Amino acid sequence: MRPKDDKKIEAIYSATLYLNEHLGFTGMTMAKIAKEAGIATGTLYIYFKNKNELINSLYLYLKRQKAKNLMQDLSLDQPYKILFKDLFMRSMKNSMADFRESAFLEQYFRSPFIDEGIKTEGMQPFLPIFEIIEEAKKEMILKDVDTPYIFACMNGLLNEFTKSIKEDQIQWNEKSAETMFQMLWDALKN
Amino acid sequence: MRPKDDKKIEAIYSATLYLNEHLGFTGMTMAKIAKEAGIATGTLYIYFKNKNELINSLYLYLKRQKAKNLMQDLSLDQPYKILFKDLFMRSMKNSMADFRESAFLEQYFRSPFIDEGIKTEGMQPFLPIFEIIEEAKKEMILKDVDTPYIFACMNGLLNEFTKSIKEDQIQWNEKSAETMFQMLWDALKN
DNA sequence: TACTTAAGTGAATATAAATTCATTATATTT
DNA sequence: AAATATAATGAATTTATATTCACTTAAGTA
Repeated sequence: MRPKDDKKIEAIYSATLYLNEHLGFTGMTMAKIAKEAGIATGTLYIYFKNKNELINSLYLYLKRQKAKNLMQDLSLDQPYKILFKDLFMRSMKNSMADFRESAFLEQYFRSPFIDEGIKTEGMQPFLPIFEIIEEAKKEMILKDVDTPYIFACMNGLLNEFTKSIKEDQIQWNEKSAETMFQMLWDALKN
Repeated sequence: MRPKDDKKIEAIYSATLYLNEHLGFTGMTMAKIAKEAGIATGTLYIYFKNKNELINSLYLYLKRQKAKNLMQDLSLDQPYKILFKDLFMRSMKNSMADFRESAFLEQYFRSPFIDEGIKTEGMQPFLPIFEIIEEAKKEMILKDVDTPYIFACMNGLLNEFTKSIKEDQIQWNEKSAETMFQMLWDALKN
């Protein structure tokens, strides 16, 4: 029997991201996704039960990829400031490498399209970050505030800086990265 | 001749925000908006040429309202830290008063649905904020970084804190507001 | 090489939503 | 009070998109 072609899933994901960025949700039709991915409309339904499942699946895939990029080979035995700078740079670089991904995640993160279970599942890979924050608080490096404040602060700045760079209001280079991280660190540090 | 009913526009806006929050973009159909607003489908087209114009119009309306809430009766002759706290509190309170509005703005701000001209127009009312930032930088109160960094920082934290509160990860009270502002101020201050 | 099984196709179908329009209702004017 | 002009209606129409399915193609197997 003929096997499924793993490259097709990647092509479908990529096409979906592309269309989401350029045409927004309503422009992202199954027919266009198929065309962009270079396959027939019906083939989409071999790989994904329906549009909703495609979106949920892509969401989870991106979340996991993001977490992997963030934590792979992360060395925990360095001063916290350096560690957080590392996390900041990884996160920004990941967004820079493909704006489409963060645009997609941003748009769907709180939308009704993503099932609650998938949202929860997408959170799991990031739990280690929570632990790092907890420890840094214990050691009085970070402000003594509940972790959600820290987390919101990191996400808020990461998101907004990414968007500003995308819209050419801020540059992306060594120096600007330093500036951005300094602002973030001042917000977080004790 | 029979006049148009101004209250209908408000009802339409309100219905649109309601549906956007609960059903997302695709659930927000013209028929449902009409029903929720208590009018006939066709009546929508008397007030707005089409769905796109309705969304653009609501976007601009919310932007202007937000700017008004932010700056009305704002006293500029107080220490910058107090001034920024004032702006922070106004902005947060505005979001708290109606989550639907910030959800809508957040979702459509960078979407292809909002015409570029409308985006530009929606920016205008906020220009005074830029001036305040410029002055505070001159007086060495804020960090000596380009204004877009400051702006991004303010927006990023405001957005993310709002969302976290909505999802019950952060409380909204006097004390938490103080914590959030302290983080923002540390990020901005020189 | 023929056979089997699932992948792949894309036109046809079903479904859903935007928009129109013939008709009715109502506020204003003469 | 009749005339007029526009608001309001909602079923009918148009348009758009998701999904299906009868058929074709290709990979693996006997």
